[in-house]
Amino acid sequence: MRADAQRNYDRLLEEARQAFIVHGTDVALEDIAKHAGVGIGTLYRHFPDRTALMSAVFVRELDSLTDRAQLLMAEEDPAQALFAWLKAVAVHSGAYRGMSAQIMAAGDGEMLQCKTRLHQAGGALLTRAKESGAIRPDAGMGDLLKLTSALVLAAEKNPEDRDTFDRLWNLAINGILTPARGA
Amino acid sequence: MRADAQRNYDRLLEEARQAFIVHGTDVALEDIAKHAGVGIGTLYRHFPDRTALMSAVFVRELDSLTDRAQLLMAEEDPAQALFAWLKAVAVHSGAYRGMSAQIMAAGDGEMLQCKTRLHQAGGALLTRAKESGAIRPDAGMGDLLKLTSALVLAAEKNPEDRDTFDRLWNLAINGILTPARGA
DNA sequence: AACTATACGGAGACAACCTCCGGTTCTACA
DNA sequence: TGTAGAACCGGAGGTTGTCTCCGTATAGTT
Repeated sequence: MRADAQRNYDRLLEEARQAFIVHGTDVALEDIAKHAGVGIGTLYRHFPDRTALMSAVFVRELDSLTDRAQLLMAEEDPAQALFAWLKAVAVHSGAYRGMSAQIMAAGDGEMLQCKTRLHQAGGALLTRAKESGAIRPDAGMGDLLKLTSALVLAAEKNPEDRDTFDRLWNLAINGILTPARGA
Repeated sequence: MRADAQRNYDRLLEEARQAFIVHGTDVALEDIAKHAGVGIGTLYRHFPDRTALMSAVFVRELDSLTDRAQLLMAEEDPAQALFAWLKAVAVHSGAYRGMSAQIMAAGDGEMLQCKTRLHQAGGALLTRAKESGAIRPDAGMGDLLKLTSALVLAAEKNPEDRDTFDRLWNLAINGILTPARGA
């Protein structure tokens, strides 16, 4: 890769990251190119379409979530560790409006890589939590991530209500039925 | 309203309904106009923007959900009645890809009317279910609808997996934690 | 310094949304 | 029934955003 190409690539990635945070992932790609000081053609050469750019941005962020998962393996309560990690995922997705929708869909293409890395990162936490008996054995990582992403999305659509995610998450974690069923 | 205007209005509404079901609510409005046999200008005069058209379509569908809610008031188990109704809402939203996103957002504009009608329709069911003690008292109708819509949305994004909604719904209803916390 | 593979960048094709207004059609009233 | 004009029709075209194509510029090599 030529030096100028590398420079532009990095610059685009960083500008995209910021633009996604500020304006959401629907931001005009031309604006990103402009801010990065390159032409729109250059952007499209490096990132063939919007999702390619998104996934390139997000994949970088996943390191911190992987790290977080490993740290949380030391947490005493396995269920709480799992929940804490899923919430961290939510916070991350929430930072980029539109990311959770992509994660949720991610049927093919590069975005799938993000999803897969998340699965791997959280897998150990889920296994441990199940073994502890605190988590329903029929809960899969895929569904937990879908559920989390779905709630993030719901929260995104209600920006005026800051607590939306927490309330919905609380409902899902504890169930809507009163827990009293025997307690 | 002039007779021809009324005809076009009705025709547009019906074509929109079908197009939404077949192609999702992202379908090109020009196509709807074309199928209805009118110009794009006519469509936009009757429905100033896409959400106006969507809400006009959806509002009609709500009657059946209102009816359903009243029928379910006769159901023995209040919690099951509530869940059955929410699931009916989900089925309805699921029929129109993109509807649930609108319902969820519905901060202003005509779409709010749909949301409000849903609240009213389900309110009695929720109250009854809470009084029976089977439903967490801190669960509000707004959050339940948001949760339901969010799961519908998640399911929409995974069209290859038909059971997505049911699995997620099951997790949310029963909670992710094992119900055994004392049972 | 010359050469070539690589990268740049913007003009422009395309698609969708929405507006505007000249032309047409319906309806009310004489 | 004929007419006036209010209401409505419809598509041309402005606007915005996505993505492609290819002539031009440049980094890296010999």
